[in-house]
Amino acid sequence: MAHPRKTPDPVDLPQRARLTPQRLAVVEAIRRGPRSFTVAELYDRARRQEPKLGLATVYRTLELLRRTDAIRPLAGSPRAEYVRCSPGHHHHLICLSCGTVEETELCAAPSDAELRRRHGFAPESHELDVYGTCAECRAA
Amino acid sequence: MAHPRKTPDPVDLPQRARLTPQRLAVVEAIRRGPRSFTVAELYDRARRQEPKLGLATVYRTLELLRRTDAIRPLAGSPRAEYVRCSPGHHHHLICLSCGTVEETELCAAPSDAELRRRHGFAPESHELDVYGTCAECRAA
DNA sequence: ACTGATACTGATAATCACTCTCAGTTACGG
DNA sequence: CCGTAACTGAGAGTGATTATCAGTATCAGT
Repeated sequence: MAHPRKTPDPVDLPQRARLTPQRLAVVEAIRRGPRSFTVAELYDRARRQEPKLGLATVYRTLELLRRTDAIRPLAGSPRAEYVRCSPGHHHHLICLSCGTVEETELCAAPSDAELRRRHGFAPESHELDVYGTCAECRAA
Repeated sequence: MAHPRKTPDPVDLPQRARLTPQRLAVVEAIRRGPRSFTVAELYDRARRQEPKLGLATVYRTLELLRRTDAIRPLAGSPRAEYVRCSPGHHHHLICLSCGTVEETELCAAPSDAELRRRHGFAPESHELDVYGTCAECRAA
């Protein structure tokens, strides 16, 4: 889980949203926790700060954060998992051995032109998840 | 990586598995149906051939097929969706307008060497889903 | 053909992740 | 302060998936 980051990832709420203690608790729990997490785990951690917190509020807050790309549901994994994301285009390296998720800015999706020519398809976005073994697990 | 395809997609069961009428019905329903489908849709169609078919059996068969990469859960879409896959490495083009899923052999994931150098990560596999607008919807 | 082991089955209950509802509460611009 | 729209927790509701279990089908060895 140890991946040096220079600046802590911003985890922001949308502009219109009110800053409530409940939302703060969720955001803090995300910020302080591991990069990837399940809703249940997050709920548990956020409740340590805000014991009355309701599960529905956690889902509501996650939805807000998803809209700002602060987090992203983790595709291809057991359900109910999210990853905390830094801003900007990036993809995920998922370790099959320990489950940690790393980000990479490396990206090599098929080019728009190629997709258009070969498939008549106009791409808007893409998701790339790479599975394998992380540095730590390879060392061990 | 890219395998051009002449023959219709094989939809095979694992070698050890018994070929029961129920499984046949599920496999046939997949083969004859659209490329992407929900479990509920599949269940309905398979029951036309095998009316006594149980839902649990459908799930069990889907799990078998998933293990052989004959189908794949569709990441990032509403739950309970699968895509029928051709053999060989490929990725999916998902139309945001009509929801159809197309396959492409175009693939440009970050190179193993690059991932290893930059992240110490040893990749084994990857998943790439491209979202956009398909040829038909662009025409309309 | 018999037989025991094992794989498979449908029905149903149980579990899970998530969503909805609603009455009460709160943040915050004015 | 105050009005109000946004937010809240609790819990019921929903839909997908998994687990359980007793009965059934198939297979390998005789």
